[in-house]
Amino acid sequence: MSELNMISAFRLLQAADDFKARLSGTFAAVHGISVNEYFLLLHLKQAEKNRLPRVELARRLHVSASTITRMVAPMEKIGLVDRGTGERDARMALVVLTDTGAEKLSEAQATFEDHACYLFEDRWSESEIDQLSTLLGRLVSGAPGNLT
Amino acid sequence: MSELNMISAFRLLQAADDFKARLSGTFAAVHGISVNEYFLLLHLKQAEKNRLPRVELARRLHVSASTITRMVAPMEKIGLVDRGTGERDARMALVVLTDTGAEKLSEAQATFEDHACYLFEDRWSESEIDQLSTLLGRLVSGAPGNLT
DNA sequence: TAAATATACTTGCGTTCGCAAGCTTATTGC
DNA sequence: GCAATAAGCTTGCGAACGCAAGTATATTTA
Repeated sequence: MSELNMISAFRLLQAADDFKARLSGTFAAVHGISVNEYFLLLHLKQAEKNRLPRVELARRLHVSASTITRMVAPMEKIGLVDRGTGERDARMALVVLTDTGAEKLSEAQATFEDHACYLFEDRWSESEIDQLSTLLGRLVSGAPGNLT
Repeated sequence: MSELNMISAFRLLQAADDFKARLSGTFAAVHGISVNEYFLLLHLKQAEKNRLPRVELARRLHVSASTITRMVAPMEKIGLVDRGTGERDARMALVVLTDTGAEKLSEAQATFEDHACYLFEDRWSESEIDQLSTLLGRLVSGAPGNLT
């Protein structure tokens, strides 16, 4: 039944868009970072040795390589990330999470948690959230650099 | 359990972002429109008399009013939408879906359906998709201008 | 009724993004 | 080992966006 597929996809996009819009406002106001910058820090945090090449970040955030270059520059300036060199490949300019960046991420995580709780609050039982999480998990299981 | 809430929210954002990225590429290549333009047409299609004020479109698409102005201009030029005037409020410059726009939307719907089917294909049973759809439906039920 | 406020839309300006081109370094083929 | 190709990163340029200001119309208030 393809109609059901379409409705699911609509709701997926709309639910994510609404959530992201609310999140975006709070992040900008409270932490002074964008949602994408938050995810960038998060990917670094979960990466081996807290560092990733720019191309990999571009793939994971669904943005171009040039966007990563321009997104990282100011983050480097305020000390959230640092620039590392590839050990075996001198082309790579690795993005490295700093202690300051990890701290900023930690603060943002608290905000994210607030929003995530508010998203389900009240009307949702734990088993329902678990169901949703499991189903969504199957959608992202194949994605490169899965955050969960 | 807030950890579970966060994981669900992560997966929601990631699943939607992945899907949207794939959709975006096909829409641009096949139909020459963006995902946002597709949703704009869709909202018009489901609106009474196939027309909506620009402010309402801005709210639903989570973009600014100026973005709607600049997004609609080229769509008007190629005949996808038309400009209507509010009957009781002369400030409103309503965006009206044309027959050409409805046809373009219909073509895009087919593409969307393809992607939606591919998203769940194989590994998903109908009851699982139904579960996901129901759960996501509760997330968007409060949203203004719900598409489903 | 007249002034003050609010709403819908547009435009100017600065910022951000993707694409294409260029630079540097790795890898492949002969 | 050297030329040819590929991969990672940066930069120039045009397109798209949000914010703030401006215009026009509605609504509220005195």
